[in-house]
Amino acid sequence: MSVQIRQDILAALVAKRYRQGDMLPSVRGLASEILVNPNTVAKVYRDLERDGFLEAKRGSGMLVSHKAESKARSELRTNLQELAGDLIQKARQCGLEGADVHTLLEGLLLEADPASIERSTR
Amino acid sequence: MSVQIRQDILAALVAKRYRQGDMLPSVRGLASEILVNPNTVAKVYRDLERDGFLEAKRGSGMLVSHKAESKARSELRTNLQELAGDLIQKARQCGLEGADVHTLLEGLLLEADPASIERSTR
DNA sequence: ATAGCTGTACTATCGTGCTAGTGCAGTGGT
DNA sequence: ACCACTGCACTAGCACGATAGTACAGCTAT
Repeated sequence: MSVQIRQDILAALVAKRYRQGDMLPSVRGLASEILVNPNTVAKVYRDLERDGFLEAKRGSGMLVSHKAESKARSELRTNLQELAGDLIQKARQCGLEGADVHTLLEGLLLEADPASIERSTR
Repeated sequence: MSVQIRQDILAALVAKRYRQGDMLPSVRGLASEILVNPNTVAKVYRDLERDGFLEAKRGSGMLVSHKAESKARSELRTNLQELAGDLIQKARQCGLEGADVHTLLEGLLLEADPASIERSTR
């Protein structure tokens, strides 16, 4: 859950739904909104501050730092690479190798995301 | 851990390292080999029997059923599709859409698996 | 000042998955 | 018959993450 919340916040940063200088939702507000314990949100915020995404303004809220967006983009991209690595490993376990992996994955991606081929062939 | 063990066994089935009629390693044998508690392996075996991959031969071992390989291939492929779905979702969270997702993923896949491009361009 | 918000800190509880240990029933080679 | 193996079942403990509840320190608008 903590991981999920962190990823959602990073995604919001990348999508510029929160920008430098903005305040994030309060610990209690976000917690009640997503039906999660305040402690869980508080831990995420604390970690995000430790990692330089946020600046804690005691009494007013969590401030989005100036490096937040680029750092978020970087972290999400790293996550993507790890996921891609797992995907390839699993595909290998399926008995595929090299180009076979690549072609199968291409098929799976289109299958899981039909819209992408619509747009890419438009 | 249980998930990992299950996946490894399914992969071995797909790779024909175990075939119909073969006996799997004993619960205690596999457990000591991969440094895991026998109960964990036993649970995996029990689940695999419930799902029709194996047939428990009390006293002698776990027998690979005749549907095992095709079922394993099917399950691993389903896992792949789910992983691909997650990947696409995360890529979207990165701010990408449609064809952008597709081209980025292609790059990531080659990046994470350089060998695949070697083989595919050979 | 004060009331109401903010993040932070702490302990306790619960659920889950893995570990640890023991025992039992069934099979097969000797 | 016997013994070593097999899977299976059960209880207890530990680690980890999330929950629950409370309390404290700092800011801000009224």
